[in-house]
Amino acid sequence: MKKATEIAKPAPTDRRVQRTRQLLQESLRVLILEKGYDATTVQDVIDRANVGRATFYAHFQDKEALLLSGFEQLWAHFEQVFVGENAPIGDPWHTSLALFQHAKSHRDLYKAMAGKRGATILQTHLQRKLTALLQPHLKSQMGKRKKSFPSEVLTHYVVVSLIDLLTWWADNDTAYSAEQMHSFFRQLVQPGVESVLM
Amino acid sequence: MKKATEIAKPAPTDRRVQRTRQLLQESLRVLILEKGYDATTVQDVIDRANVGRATFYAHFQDKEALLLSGFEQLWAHFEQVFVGENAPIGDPWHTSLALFQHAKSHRDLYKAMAGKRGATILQTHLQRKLTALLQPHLKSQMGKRKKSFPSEVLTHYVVVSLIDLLTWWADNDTAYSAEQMHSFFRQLVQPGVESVLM
DNA sequence: TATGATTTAAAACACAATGTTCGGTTTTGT
DNA sequence: ACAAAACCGAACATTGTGTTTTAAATCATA
Repeated sequence: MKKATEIAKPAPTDRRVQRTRQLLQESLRVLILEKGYDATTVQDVIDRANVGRATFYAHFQDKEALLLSGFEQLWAHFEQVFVGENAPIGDPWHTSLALFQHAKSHRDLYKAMAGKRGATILQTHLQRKLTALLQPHLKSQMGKRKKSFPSEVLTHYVVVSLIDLLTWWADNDTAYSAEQMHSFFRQLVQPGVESVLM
Repeated sequence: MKKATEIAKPAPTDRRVQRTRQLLQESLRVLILEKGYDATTVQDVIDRANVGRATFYAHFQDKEALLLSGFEQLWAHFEQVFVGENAPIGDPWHTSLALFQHAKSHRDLYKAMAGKRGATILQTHLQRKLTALLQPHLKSQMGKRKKSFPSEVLTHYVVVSLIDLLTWWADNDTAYSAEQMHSFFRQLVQPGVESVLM
């Protein structure tokens, strides 16, 4: 029987395991950029990673689980950086800048994760994450004002606008800087949001 | 040998064929609403439609072709209605209203086609259609003003904002009327767009 | 209503991808 | 050096796709 009394580091966990997981994640990422998520088969992934079929399924339930593990990792890193520079949590305009900057320094990851060659599931996930982040802030702003506007619509609009610009940026290899993209977002979205919040 | 000299109506085309195609389209639509496009198999479709497997593939290349045929039909109908009321082509705000109204009177079709249970391909298609519709207008508006702003970004933003609101409306069974949704779109998007066009 | 052409259903088939199982090998920690 | 853990690769069952074949149903027309 295993005692699960350890809290911080539950097990020494072989480096091998971590290495294999990373190999698979990286393999999938590259293949997504090459041929898209849907067209990528489990066989493709394990071939490129030089990993046995049984091993793959020992690590991940399926292709989707592999994808999600990579996304969660990336998002965790973003949140860590984000709260590190103690920005006002929930403020759309700070979040926008931080997100574009983070995307800039992890271009290929974002391209595979948020881009059109990636999976739809991920965009849904990203949407959930961002909604959870911005929802409370927008809702409270909403409550203060007299003008009535459905906050669900507002939140949805802000979130998807941001995601759309982000994925557009990831997909098209434009020369725009993170700061420029952030500025575009602000110019386009902020006026409407503020008019609703008045 | 068949002579293809006839122009208007190339053939009397049995009613049977049309009926079968419609049966399959309707079958797919219902199944999409029930279990989503991805989870729906060709077998499901032909079972519900009481159509033979070979017959299916005699009519459509694959599941996706069936889906697209339904979409093209719906879109053609929209354009027909739209130009019928000779609205200013390309104007985002007129398009928005027409689209929401059309969606209102074909709720289930839009739910299956534009909703999240539908296929990603369709949203991409819709995006292309709308871009083709709005692009020229926005571009020309852009050219007149002195402020510089990438018109590709502007068009992309307007189009996806509209689509996002539309699919949100189709997915969530809200009580908002077509006119209300149109008004939301205008309130949120127009201020930003006009600020950019100044 | 008889006849020939078209459309269809149903079953059989080859193929591709998924996820599981199992025997044997390599790697790792001690 | 040795045992445990992790791994590889092959075989397998299963599910879905798209094609082919055969025979029955339907239709147009005389």
